[in-house]
Amino acid sequence: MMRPRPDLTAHAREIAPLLLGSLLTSRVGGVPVTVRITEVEAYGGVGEDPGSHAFRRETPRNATMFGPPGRAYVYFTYGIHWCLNVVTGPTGSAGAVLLRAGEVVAGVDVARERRISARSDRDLARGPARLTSALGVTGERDGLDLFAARSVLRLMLTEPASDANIGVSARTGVGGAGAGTPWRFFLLGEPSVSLYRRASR
DNA sequence: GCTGCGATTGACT
DNA sequence: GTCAATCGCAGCT
Repeated sequence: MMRPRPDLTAHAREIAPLLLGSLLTSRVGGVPVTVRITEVEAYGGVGEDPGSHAFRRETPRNATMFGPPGRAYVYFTYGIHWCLNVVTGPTGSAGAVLLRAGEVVAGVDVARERRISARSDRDLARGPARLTSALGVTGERDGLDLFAARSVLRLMLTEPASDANIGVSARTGVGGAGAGTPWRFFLLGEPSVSLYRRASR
């Protein structure tokens, strides 16, 4: 079955809500694990969004954000965790959508093995670093094309959720000048949506 | 070269 | 609710 490559050239804040409900499948390790995305955050480009890694300029770390849309931008944080973004906007605009949480809909057994500390299945991918952990995604996958036929990480867009089912809030964990932007989107009533935490520090 | 801190999580009170 | 873990990056000297 042919699946067209979606147009992700709009601004990250336009793309972000469209990714809600989409299916992300990882074949890392051989056994597929699929997560249905329930929470995302948009990040802007150079000089636009103080909360974005791309705010200052292109660096070796954020280089993938400056590449073409549809790729995976994976970064390491807090000395332990990996987080996964979908690059959006025209090439060079450096927009991205952080995948913050999802519901594991296939490969639950494998996800449980990777997330031994999870108290329940809804915690398997509830949180950006938990999501990458459940999928077995690390920095090795940075720059991967999420829509290439043979990618070990593939994103499949579904019918967009209706506005009535989408919640909006300020971004989690983003302080300072970028704190006010309502660029966090989530599916209402989903238990896998991470608890909102106010930006601190 | 040195320092501060982060798009977080999990353990603990 | 609070807090430590842990290390690469970015910014500055």
